[in-house]
Amino acid sequence: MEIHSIENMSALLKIVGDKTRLTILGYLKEKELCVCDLVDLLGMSQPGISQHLKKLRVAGIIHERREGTWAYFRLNTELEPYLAQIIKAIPSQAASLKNYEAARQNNCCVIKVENK
Amino acid sequence: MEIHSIENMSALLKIVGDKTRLTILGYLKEKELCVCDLVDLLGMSQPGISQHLKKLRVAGIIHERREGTWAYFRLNTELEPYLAQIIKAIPSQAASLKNYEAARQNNCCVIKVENK
DNA sequence: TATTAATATAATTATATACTTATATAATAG
DNA sequence: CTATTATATAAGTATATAATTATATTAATA
Repeated sequence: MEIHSIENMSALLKIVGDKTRLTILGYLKEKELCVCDLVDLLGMSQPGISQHLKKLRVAGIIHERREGTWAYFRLNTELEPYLAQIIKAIPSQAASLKNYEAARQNNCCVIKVENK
Repeated sequence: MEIHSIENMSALLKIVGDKTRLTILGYLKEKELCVCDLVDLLGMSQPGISQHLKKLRVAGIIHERREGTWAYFRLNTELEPYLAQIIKAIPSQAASLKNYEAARQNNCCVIKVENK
């Protein structure tokens, strides 16, 4: 499928047009995060987050990095202009992320990362 | 609703993320068109086109101009950057439009416009 | 090797939405 | 005023999709 075909654009816009995925992208704008962080941040089921991340990954909007059983996701920084502009327009989730990191009770994927 | 809230972005991206509406926007990038033109160009029912145009209009993506029973639609040229970039990325429908105008059998809204 | 932990996939359900046909509205022509 | 034309709205239907719970997979660890 051509990059800028109507079909491809429609598919990509549908993927980024979901509230949950926009929020995920808002967080990933701040930093690379793992599935368990996003589960807590979004307050939804792990399979739900996993399915959203898969769609974003297959679409090439985010990249995955594996470390043991952990899966870390980050933004693809080489998106086409119209997608880059969408990411840019997403309101910052920095405050929410900071609050989460300060208050976190769990140690999901944290220890491994810090000791790395 | 704030312009760049997640909710608002999601609503707008869903509106532009539809194949039919992207195609309509691709045509409107070329020139102002009336409902009957778009019905022929898209090859779908008049109510279908009308419903799509209403969504685009209510969202502020296109503007309407009334002339008698005809309704002409054109792009809003003052869209936020991320929406403007999306419009820019839509493949040109110029060839298809030119072909339609050359071959048109109907005279839907044409005579009035030319005599105006 | 068995258990635990992190993530992914499958199956299901509920909601949203993009069409269609039928009908209503509104403006012009006769 | 009546008929016609262009467009809008209503109602109904089929498909897509976002969520959940249940289960599978995979890697680390006891």
